[in-house]
Amino acid sequence: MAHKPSSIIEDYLMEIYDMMRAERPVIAARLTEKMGVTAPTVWNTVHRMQRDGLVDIDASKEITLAPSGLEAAESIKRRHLLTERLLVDLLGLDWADAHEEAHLIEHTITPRVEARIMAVLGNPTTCPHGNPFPGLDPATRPTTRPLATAKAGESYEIDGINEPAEEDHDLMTFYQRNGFVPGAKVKITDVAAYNSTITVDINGRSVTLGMPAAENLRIVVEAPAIAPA
Amino acid sequence: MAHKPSSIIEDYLMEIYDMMRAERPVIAARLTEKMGVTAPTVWNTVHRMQRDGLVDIDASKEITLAPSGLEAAESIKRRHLLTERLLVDLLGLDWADAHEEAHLIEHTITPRVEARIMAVLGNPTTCPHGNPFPGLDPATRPTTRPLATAKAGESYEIDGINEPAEEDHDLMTFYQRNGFVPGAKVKITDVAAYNSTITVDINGRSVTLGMPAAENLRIVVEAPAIAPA
DNA sequence: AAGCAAGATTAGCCTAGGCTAACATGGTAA
DNA sequence: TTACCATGTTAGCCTAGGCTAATCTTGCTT
Repeated sequence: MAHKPSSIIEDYLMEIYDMMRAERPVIAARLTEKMGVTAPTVWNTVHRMQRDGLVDIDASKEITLAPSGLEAAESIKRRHLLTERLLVDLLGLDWADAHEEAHLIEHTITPRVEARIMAVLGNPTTCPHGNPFPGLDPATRPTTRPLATAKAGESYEIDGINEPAEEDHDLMTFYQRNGFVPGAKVKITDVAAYNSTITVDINGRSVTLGMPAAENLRIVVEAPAIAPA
Repeated sequence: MAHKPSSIIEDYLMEIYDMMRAERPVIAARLTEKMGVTAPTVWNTVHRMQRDGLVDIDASKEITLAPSGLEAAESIKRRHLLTERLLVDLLGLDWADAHEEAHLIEHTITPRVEARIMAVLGNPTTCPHGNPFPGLDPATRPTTRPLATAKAGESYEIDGINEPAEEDHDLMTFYQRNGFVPGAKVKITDVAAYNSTITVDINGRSVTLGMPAAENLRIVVEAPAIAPA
């Protein structure tokens, strides 16, 4: 456990955690793209993390979270999601700005403050963009798939925005302005594969989404087997 | 103006700001005590601040805030006080813990989030411990003096806790448990100079304070000339 | 088999922010 | 006067987290 990782290390941990959860292979090159620093810097940092027992690096250079790294990753992920909720639900910050601002604040949330936010918000289970807290029983989560794979004529409920898309501020603003938020209902009116667009009715208006926007919107396919705690 | 100072530099700026406002001479040795680092480290850091135009150092080694340093100091001070209010008023965090937690979070509050907190809290003018935001018209503040100088038999209202005392967690807990919070009413029942104690009635109970506790509690001597904005 | 692209790695340098050890300076008290 | 104390200062070292430039490795694809 040692002492708390630095903000930088927490950023790496959360990114590795997200990539692992999305079942994308975690290699230094992928982190280089995400972290906005150069390859030697990532290499250095990841090896410090290995030295400190946070990650393992196998023979094929794949990076995985060690037990203490997983624990730290879940902690920072939880604080991130909770900070987003604080910003949106309590402070009324713009839904599209929350991710960015939470990314700054999350590192400074102690267990004491985390407990207070949890209590005041009534133990939320997802962030404002629909992404679940770590450690939740998957049975309490709906089955989802990307809006991009939806069939024309069907109606769906929005589950949430994929994690990587939260970083794209313009895309988030597009979602927000058109009402693509968790819980919203959409009806697919046209799937134009040849054009890589999909058109839906939402809030009584017709909106056409391109591929990236449709790939990163999750729709509910099946309600959760068990009611969320 | 350049770019945002680091958390460390913001800490120095706020400390220098507080010392200047308390009209205590700001020299490196005083900062060394407050910052919890060694003298050469302070020396180094203060000279970096001078290089960056944040402070001036005169021939007698006295440190003063340069214009851009003052601006940055007022900004971080404001964010500190506002974060304390957020923690106490919105999240219900312990009054005695707020200073410590705010000290971590304050550096990550952007103007965007600062504006939201301000709006949600209805433009507060003091922190939960009674200390006013920078830049307020002094005429809107009551005249105060330390409880230690109060006369037996008189009744007063608590204005607040002196800034340096906010760092003393045990003392803050003592204040909190006994109800010495801004707005509370006290009646001085005994001033025992020979014993360095002062005894007051508060909330129907009798409490005896030692010198440090009585020095750091401000009482209202005269109401503000103008109603606070 | 040759070549290219992706990825990993090494060497060398930088700044901020820490440290210890040693020394310099100036004023006050014995 | 001397000695001490507070304060400032220099030198030298360290880690985290950055960088550039150059090189090595490996797995495809032609």
